[in-house]
Amino acid sequence: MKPLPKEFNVLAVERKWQKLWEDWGIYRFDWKDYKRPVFSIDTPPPYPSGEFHMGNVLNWTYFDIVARYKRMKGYNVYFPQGWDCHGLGIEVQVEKEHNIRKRDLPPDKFRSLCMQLVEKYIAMMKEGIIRLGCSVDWTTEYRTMDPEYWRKTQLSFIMLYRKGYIYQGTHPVNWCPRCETAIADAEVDYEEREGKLHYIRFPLANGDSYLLIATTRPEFIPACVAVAVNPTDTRYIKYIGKRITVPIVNRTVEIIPDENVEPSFGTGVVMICTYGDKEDVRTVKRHNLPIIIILTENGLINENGGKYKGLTVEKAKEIIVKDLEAVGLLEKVEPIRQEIGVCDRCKTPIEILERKQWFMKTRILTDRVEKEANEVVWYPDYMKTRLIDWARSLDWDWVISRQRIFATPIPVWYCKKCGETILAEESWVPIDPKLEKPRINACPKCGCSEFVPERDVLDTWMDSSISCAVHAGWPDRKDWRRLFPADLHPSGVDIIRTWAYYLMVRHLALFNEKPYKSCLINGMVLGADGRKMSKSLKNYVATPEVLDKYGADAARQWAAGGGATGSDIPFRWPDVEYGRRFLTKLWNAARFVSSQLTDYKPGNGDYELQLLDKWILSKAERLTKRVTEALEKCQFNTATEEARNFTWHVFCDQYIEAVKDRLYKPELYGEAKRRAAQHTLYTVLYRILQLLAPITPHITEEIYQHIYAEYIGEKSIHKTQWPQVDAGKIDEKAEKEGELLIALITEIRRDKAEKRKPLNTAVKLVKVYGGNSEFAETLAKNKEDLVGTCKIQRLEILPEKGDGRQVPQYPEVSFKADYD
RNA sequence: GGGCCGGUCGUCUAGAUUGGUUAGGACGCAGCCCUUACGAGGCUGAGGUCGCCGGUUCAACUCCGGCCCGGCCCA
Repeated sequence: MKPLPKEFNVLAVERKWQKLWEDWGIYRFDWKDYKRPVFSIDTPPPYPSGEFHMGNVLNWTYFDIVARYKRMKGYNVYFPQGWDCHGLGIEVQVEKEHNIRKRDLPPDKFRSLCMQLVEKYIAMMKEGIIRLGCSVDWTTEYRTMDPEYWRKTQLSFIMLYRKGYIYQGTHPVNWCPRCETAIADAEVDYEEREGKLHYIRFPLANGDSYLLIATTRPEFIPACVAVAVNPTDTRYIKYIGKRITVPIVNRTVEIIPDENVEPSFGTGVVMICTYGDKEDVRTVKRHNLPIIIILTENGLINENGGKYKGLTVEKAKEIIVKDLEAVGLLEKVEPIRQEIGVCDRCKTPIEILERKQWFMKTRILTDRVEKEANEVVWYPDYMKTRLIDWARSLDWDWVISRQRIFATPIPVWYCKKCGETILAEESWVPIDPKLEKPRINACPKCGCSEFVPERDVLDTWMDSSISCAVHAGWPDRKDWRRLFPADLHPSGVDIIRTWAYYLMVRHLALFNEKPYKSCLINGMVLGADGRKMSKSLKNYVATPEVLDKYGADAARQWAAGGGATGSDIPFRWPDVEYGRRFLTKLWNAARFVSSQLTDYKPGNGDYELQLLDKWILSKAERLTKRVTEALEKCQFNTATEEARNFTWHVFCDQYIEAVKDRLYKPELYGEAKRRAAQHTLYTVLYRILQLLAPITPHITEEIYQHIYAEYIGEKSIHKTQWPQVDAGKIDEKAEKEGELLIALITEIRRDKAEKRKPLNTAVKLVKVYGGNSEFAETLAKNKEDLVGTCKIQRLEILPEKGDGRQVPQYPEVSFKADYD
C-alpha cells in the first residue's frame, strides 16, 4: 500500500471522477436486473433558465444523496434527467433577446429560436449537475420539446379527453395581456403596489340622491353590472333591491346584498364589474349577473367600452377619472396599498377575461388527492398539508390551453362546416394540427372535408406533470409499472402547489394511481442576510462561483448540513469553507492511515486488539446505526453532522493521537499490537468513507481508490455495499472503559495546554488517583496507550481518591503531573 | 384575513414526534502551541434565565392555551 500524496487538488480530483464515473457507466439503471429491488427517482426536469442556482444545488444534493445511499443499500436505482423546455419564460426571453414579438415571425421560425435558446441553457445547467457530482443516468436524458416527448403529452391528452376529464368552456380565466394568453392560478404571483382608491357618486335611479362607491378600478365602470352592499350594513339596507345609475354609461343596475362586501372597506358600497377581480367572478356567479367584457386579448378597451375603445387600461382609467371629475361625480381619491395579481413570467398585471378554453376537471379529484396525499410519505411530514390545503382552496378547474407558440400543440381540429371537434387518434401523434390535416376524409357528423386546426397549445405543466409515468417507460415499455409509482419525488417547498399537485391529479386521472410513494421537500435558499436569495436583493451567489472556489464536496456539505430537511437554509460562505476544511482534515487523516499501512495486508488476523481499538470499532458500529437511520428518514443534516464529528473529533483527535506511539514503536509494544492499530485504522477509515460516500462522493472515491479498491474489489466505492450494523462488534465494556482512558488522556493534554507546554512535552511523573479499584485496574491494564500518548516517563496508578487535577466526567478520578 | 413554518450563545443552526443529559455543533471572539497526518492546522477558553405570559407535571427548550415578532404560500 502506497502513502497518499500530500497534494490534494479538489477541483482536479472531482473532475477526474465525474468523467470516469460517466465513462464506466456505473450509475446506469440495469433494465435486465430483476434480482435487486428497484428504486426510482422522479427527478423534476428543471426549466432551462440557463442557471443551475443554489436552490437547485440544495434540491439535487438531497436526492443524489438518496440515490447513492440506496444504490449502496443494494437497490437498482433509476435516476433520470430531463428538461422541461416549453413555456412563457423562454418565449419572453427570446422576444427580449431578438427584440421582437412572437407574432412578428412565422410560428415555426419563432419556435426554432426558442429551441436554440433552450439548447444553450441546457448545456449550461447540465454542466452544473455534472459538476455537483450527481449520479444521474445520462442515457435517460430527454427534452419535453422533442416530438418524441410531446407525443406522450398528446397521448395523455387524448386519453383524458376520452375519459371525460377534458372539456372546452367559456369561463373567466386569468389572462396576461402582454403575453396574450390564459394562465393558471398557479402562474399568478401577487405583488403589493401603491394604488388609488376612487370615491365615485352613483346617482340613485329615482333621482333624489346618490351612493358613494369606492373602487381602485374606475376604468371598469362601463362593465359595471351591479352595486353591492353587505346585507348586515344598516347604513344601506334600505337601498337593497333599488336601482342605481352607473355614471358615464348611464345604465341602471340593481343594488344587491352580498355578504362578501367588507363594510369597512371604502364606503362599504362596491361596484361589481365583469371582471375587475376574482371576487367579481364569484359575485357574478352567485347572483347570475350579466357579463359585459370590455377588454381585448391584448388588454385594450373594446367596443363595449364605448368612447374609450382602443385605449389601454391605464389610459382609460386616466380619462374616465377626468370625465367623472368634469361632471362632478368624483368625490375624492386616496392612496391605498393593494395586492395585485401579476403574470409570474413577465410581471404584467393580469386581467380576467372570458374566452373559450380547454380545461381539465381537477376539482372532482380533490377528495382523492387528499386521500392519496395522506398515503404518501412526506419528508418532512407536515408538507403534506400544503398540498391538501392548496387542492382544497382551488375555485376553478385547471385551464390547460394557452395562446402561445412554444408548447405542445393540442391535437384537435374542428369541422369547418359544423364545428365538430375532431380528436387525433392515438396513432397519429406526435402531430401539429397547424401543419397537418386530420387523417380522415370527411367530418363524421356532416361529411364536410375541410377542417380548421386548433391553434391553442397546452400549458407547460401538461408536459411535466406526466413525468412519473414517462420516467417509468410509459407508454412504450410493457414493464413500465415496475418503476411506477416513483419511489421518490423531490421538490421545492414553493412548487408543491404546482408540481406535486399536477402530478397527482394527472396520474390519478390517467392511471387511477398515485404517481409517487414519497415526497422529499427542500426549503428555499436564503441569502446571507436571511432574506430569500435573489439578484435584486444583491445577496445572490452564483453556483459556479461556489464550485470553483471550494468544489462540489464542500458545497454538498453545505446543502446537506445547512439545516433540517424542508426548512429554508441561508447560503453562508463559512459553511462551505468548513466543508472544505473537513475535506482537508479527512485527506490528511487518510494520508496518515496510508502512511502507517505500507506493510499492512488486510485479512491477516494476527493482531491483538487493545482497549482503544475495541472502543473505536464499537463506536463506529453505533455511528453506522445513527447515520443509516438518519438517511432512511432523509435527515441529511443529522447524517452529515454525525459522520463529520466522528471523523474529526473521535477518529482524528482521540484515536489516531492515542495509537501513534504504538505504531511508531513496535519494538516497545510488540508487533501484534501495532498490527491491531493498523487493522483498526484500516477498518474505521473505510467505514467513515462509506458513510460519507453519498454526501461527499469525490473525496471518498479518491481515497478508496488509493487504499481500498484492490482489497475490496469493487470498481468504485459507490458500488460497495452499505455497511450492516454488526451487533457483535458493539462492546459496551470496551466503550465504557475506553471513555475513561480517553477522558484521562484529554485531561492531561488539557493540563499541558494550560501550562503552555507543547503537547509532546514529556511528563516526568504522573500520579493517577483512580478513586476506586475498578477504575484503577482499568487504567493499569491499558496504561500503554496512556503513557505513549501523553509521553509519560513514570506512571503511578493508585486505587484511592486523591487531590490534584480532576477529570470532569469522572469526579472521583484525579491526577498530579510533574514536568520537571 | 386563511394555511403552514419558525423565534435557542454576537451570528447561523441541532435538539421538540417519545418531558429528566452539564442545551450540541459551526462561524466569529480571546488565549496558547512549529506536535515525525494536517498552520488551508492543532489545543484551550469565554459566551445561552431556549420570544413573552399562563397552565399541566415531582420535573418543561420540549406538552397545552394565549399573546408578541418574523418567514413562506395563498386570498
